[in-house]
Amino acid sequence: MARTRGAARAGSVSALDPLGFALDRGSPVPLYHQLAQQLEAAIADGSLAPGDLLGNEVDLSVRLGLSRPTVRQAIQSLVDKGLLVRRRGVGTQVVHSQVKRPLELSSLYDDLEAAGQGPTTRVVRNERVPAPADVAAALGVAEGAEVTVLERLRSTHGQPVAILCNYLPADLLDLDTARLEATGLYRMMRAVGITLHSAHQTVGARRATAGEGTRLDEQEGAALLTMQRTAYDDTGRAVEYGTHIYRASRYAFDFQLMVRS
Amino acid sequence: MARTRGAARAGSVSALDPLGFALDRGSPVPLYHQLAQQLEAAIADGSLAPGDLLGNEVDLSVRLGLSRPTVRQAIQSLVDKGLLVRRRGVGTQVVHSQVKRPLELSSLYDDLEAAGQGPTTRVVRNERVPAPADVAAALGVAEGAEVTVLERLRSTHGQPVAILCNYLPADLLDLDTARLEATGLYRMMRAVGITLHSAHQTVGARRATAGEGTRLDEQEGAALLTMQRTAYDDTGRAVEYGTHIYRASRYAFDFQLMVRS
DNA sequence: CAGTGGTCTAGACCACAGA
DNA sequence: CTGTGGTCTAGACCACTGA
Repeated sequence: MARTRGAARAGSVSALDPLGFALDRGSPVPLYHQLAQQLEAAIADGSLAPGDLLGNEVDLSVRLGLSRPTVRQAIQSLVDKGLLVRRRGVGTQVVHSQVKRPLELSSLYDDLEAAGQGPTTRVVRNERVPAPADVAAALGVAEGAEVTVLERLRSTHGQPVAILCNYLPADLLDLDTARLEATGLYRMMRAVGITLHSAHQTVGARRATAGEGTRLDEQEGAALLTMQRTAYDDTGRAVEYGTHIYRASRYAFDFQLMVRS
Repeated sequence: MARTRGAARAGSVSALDPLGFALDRGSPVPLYHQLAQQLEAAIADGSLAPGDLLGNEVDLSVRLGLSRPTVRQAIQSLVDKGLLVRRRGVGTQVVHSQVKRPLELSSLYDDLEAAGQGPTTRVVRNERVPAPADVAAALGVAEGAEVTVLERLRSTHGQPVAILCNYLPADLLDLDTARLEATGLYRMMRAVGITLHSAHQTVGARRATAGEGTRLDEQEGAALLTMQRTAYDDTGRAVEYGTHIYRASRYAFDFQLMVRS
């Protein structure tokens, strides 16, 4: 349990003395956020190494010319991101082994956003239909209410990777096929003020039917990854429900879980 | 966009006037947490219905005898949980459609914790070995360092469901096989002060080999769900790395994603 | 014991939403 | 315009850690 780092910084209690923090009070960006961003950058570029102590909050606030609650708010946001750890009686230090990418909803954003960015997405179907029972239940609308059904084929390097089938409440937004292929569903939703907030996913596996094999360029019986998702905006409204099928030989879900304390 | 609820409460701006909030200043539980718990309970039992406004924060703090920052801290924790939505200029309201279960790390906890609770887990292997290269890399220890290797067979209703293979740094804790089957890995980690914080997972699919088929009571070539995970404690230390194989016919991952703003 | 983060207060001004 | 949440301040005391 010997600590091999930390003692070498003679005369300096904190690891970030030499760092220049520039806070712009005229900026519309909140001070706590400016500080958080600069701390995060210092961690990213190695100025603050894993295990380094930040120095106590009171000193920090005095040196930065901020109040302690503001400094705490900045630190807290990084703690929430998993970059820092607080220990009462000890101090705040940089987490020992950073998790590279905090891409929580990555697969979700990928699925919704990606379009023409390397992976290409072809819209196979885009129409409005009365909601079947399962879709209506998932979206929380009346059975038979008008929903948009979207079917897309996702490819990378000219190879098909996935078949994506999505349903959205029809009154949510208009989905022009050309814009959809160019912009991506996620950005079109952002553009009309819909903020994705959470999603419920079920991931399973099964073997390909003959038809799926043909469309995905796989043998019948090949292993497929399946995913069903219902996505909600920040008011808790269901805004998307879909079933996705991926070629297991070319795709895997990769994600980060965080414990909600 | 007609609002069919809310106007009926004559003479009351807020939905929680009739609610009795009991704050105990002598309790070791922080005031903001007491308030958050009681608000959450009110939402859970329907006293606060989806869409209800909470009433403005200043009034609330006066009526509760708390400062506004304290009330805000309580509200913020529920916003983070996805139970409330804040809208500047409008107010704070209960989210429209609650997500039933916020079981973020469910599969992780299930995998680590479950033991004798319906699903049974038999420890097939439990020994200490020098870390192979891939395991050493995942756990952030030196290649050849001593690690505990754990292989378990998970069953429900007498049917095998999954083969779980895990590696842990050997100095982390002692894993008595009997206690492991009775208590579960997760609880044994809690008991020695390890707090799980985050995990990185990769989920894929493939077809079963002949040997896997035999052990899982499936045909050779059956669809399998595969999962690799590295779990970290709150200091960022890797505490577990494992490869799990599930029968796709009897198991699917079911989880909730939250956007980290 | 001294030092740290954890909690809390009582104000202040600003930015944005909606009538 | 009024009302809301968003941000910020300058203090205070407590609980825990580790020497």
